[in-house]
Amino acid sequence: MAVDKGYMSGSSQLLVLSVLKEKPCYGYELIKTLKNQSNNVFDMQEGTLYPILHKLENEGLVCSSKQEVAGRTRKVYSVTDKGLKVLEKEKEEWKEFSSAVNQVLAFGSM
Amino acid sequence: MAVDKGYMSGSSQLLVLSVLKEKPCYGYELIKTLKNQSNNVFDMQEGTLYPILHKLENEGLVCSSKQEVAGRTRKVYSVTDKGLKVLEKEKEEWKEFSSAVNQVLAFGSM
DNA sequence: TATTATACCTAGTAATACTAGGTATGTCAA
DNA sequence: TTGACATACCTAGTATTACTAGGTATAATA
Repeated sequence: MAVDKGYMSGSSQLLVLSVLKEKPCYGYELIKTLKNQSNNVFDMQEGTLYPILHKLENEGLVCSSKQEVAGRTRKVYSVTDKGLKVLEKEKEEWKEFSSAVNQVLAFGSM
Repeated sequence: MAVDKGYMSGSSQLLVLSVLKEKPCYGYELIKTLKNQSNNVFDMQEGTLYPILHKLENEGLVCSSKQEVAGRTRKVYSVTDKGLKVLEKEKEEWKEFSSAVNQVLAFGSM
């Protein structure tokens, strides 16, 4: 990551769900999309992403379908209805969390 | 925490430094201050805070002095010059990180 | 033909915060 | 007075998370 990796904790799943909501895609593609949408701030590693996708599918938050394209197998992931609900909840939590951090930082600048 | 604990990763040190910059305080007090300044969002556990303070002191980012008040021993922590520099750097990283998350979330809402 | 890009995967490691305890004193109500 | 709660410190072990560093395989390109 361009930013300290510690900040990623907890938000990776949120980011993955958000990208997949905008457009279903396969893992390799998702990494590039995430990088583009974040102005190169997020450079998620494959070793980070694939386990997340498997976990999300296990929990029924995303589903996948295999595609054969030019001799390559791709697993295209989409967000399920359940996943959309979780995404909305996590977005709320993110807002609450980031607002709280900003508030504490504001105190520290007085 | 009021928010999913995962989000805390990486930002706890930033929050602790920010609180101490505003006002030097001892551990037990810091937890209450952090809770107040965040509108009860951050309810940091002692088992989380004390190791962080020890690590920060080890790295020279804070320093402590013992105080005896009403039969109790308090260790009052202050941010060092080195700590202030690290705090500023971490604030920048936080801004970059949170902006990037918000940008990705905005894409997911289009 | 060798390198790079594509596309998937996992085992082991490091970092972080939490749980769940422990010690000890002061205060306040039953 | 005694038992509960708040104050104030601490640590060992655990869980979660993301990363490192590999592995497999095909297609394109230099």
